[in-house]
Amino acid sequence: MQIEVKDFDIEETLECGQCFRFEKISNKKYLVIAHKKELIVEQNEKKLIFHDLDEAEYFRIWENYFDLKRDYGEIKKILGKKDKILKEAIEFAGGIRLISQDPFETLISFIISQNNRIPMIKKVIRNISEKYGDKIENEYAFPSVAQLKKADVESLMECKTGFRAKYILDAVNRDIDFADIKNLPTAELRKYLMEINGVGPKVSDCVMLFSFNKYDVFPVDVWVKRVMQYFYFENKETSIKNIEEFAYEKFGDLAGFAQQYLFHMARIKKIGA
DNA sequence: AGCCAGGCACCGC
DNA sequence: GCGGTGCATGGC
Repeated sequence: MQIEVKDFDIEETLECGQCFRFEKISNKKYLVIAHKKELIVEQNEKKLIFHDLDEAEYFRIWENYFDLKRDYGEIKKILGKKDKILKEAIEFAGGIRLISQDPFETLISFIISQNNRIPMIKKVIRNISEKYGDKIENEYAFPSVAQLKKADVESLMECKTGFRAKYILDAVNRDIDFADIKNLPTAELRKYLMEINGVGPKVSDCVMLFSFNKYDVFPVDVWVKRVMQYFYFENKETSIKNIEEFAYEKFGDLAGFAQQYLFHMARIKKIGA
């Protein structure tokens, strides 16, 4: 099936670092694995084409996954008025949408992301899926909590998790009720997630933003730190805490969207690097 | 060869 | 509460 989209770009949305389970097939054509399904999706201008997909499954999974119901025109309008810098970031990659992913997969993925590079993160997640997850059609789904309970440090290290193996096991063994904690306010959810060994401010913010629809967070990683210092702090060394507070104050409920636009621009333009 | 990566725990102060 | 250091692994 195919639909018409606006304020959406498949490449920007997938390649902006929020998700890891996709492969580029050709220009604007991707294989995506999520919610125990695999999908080939391609974009041609305003047309978004889903291969071998019926409507029911589109509405059950992918409409929500790609956040296609939200009016990003309105969000961009509000953020664009904040200042010139954000306006530039939005014009630079106005087709980014915040993907709504599975919380457990997102938690483990961003534990793996720490002190790591995106191609390596993708490889480790693929290794874990192939070892513990179910085969879908051609690809492997990310394992459930129950499936990952079969793992130990040694077998995870074989997936190249490195020092993060013990963190993954701690996350798995807490038997988190994701449906339940979803209702917690942002601050409480953050505190709860940070009790997990290997989960700090950055990882918990990413999990909240990319899988719990908490848009009032502002994950600060090396890139966001650089781009914020560069534009808002006269290129001077600034603590993550100060950057967070500045962002909450300035961007409010839309901080998460602002973060994605800024992160993407920083990385592509290599600002501060 | 050594440095560093979508950070974090752990340690000193 | 702050700032410094080690960490598995692989690409450059």
